[in-house]
Amino acid sequence: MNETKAAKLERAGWKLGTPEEFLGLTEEESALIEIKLALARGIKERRLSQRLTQEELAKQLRSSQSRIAKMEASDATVSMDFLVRSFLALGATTQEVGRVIAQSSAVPAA
Amino acid sequence: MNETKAAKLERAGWKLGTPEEFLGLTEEESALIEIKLALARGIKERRLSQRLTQEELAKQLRSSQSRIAKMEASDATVSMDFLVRSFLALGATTQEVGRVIAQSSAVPAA
DNA sequence: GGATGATATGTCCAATATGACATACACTCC
DNA sequence: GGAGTGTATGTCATATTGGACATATCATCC
Repeated sequence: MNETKAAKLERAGWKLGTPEEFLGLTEEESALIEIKLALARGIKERRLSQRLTQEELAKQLRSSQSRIAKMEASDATVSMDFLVRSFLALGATTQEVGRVIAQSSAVPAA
Repeated sequence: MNETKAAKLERAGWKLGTPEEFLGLTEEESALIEIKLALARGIKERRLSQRLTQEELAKQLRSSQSRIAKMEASDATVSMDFLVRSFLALGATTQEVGRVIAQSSAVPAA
């Protein structure tokens, strides 16, 4: 990994510098970010496994390719509503959505 | 029950009449609504069990009492982001958030 | 039946998220 | 190296969501 997690998030528009540094984020703030990252990953996975293009998924959601790209890149302007709607549109059940969120904070092996 | 589920949702601002009736909502649409309802219930439960007023919770979230009331009433103008932030602020873990969402579509005993 | 405290509902306008579009980038094939 | 296909990124205008405030409703107590 040649880019820190914080750097990736900042590139995606998350304001980490203010008012507390990454490690200083409150529990809720970082948990929410983790949830969104997990959903974004899950969406991309599902989309690819169904061999859909961003364009095709966008059409299903009456959205646009650029918005899907931003969603998968965890852009800060993408709402949780949109993430969940997308996940469901890709055929996920609420159980699956719940599972992805529940596991979002699981610490990956270093 | 003297008020139908559809009536409650419409009162909360969900547009059910258009373009499909309640029972005609797509899977995703109704799943998303169920998720929000479940989160709202969970939030109210947690708040009450901690003996917090809406005013106090609002302060924690830098929001306002009216917004909390609307959230607990599943008002259509309340985002999922706000629901999840609130749930987390009340001390819930991502595991709990995930569990509530996963169970949101469980059919209750009639 | 007034006072107090908590919650609900409605309306402002400010902030944020959205779809659309243009365009840049990356990859493959020829 | 051009064409074709898919993805990333930036910017608009419009729509949705936000906090704040006023006011209404509802209990409970005296």
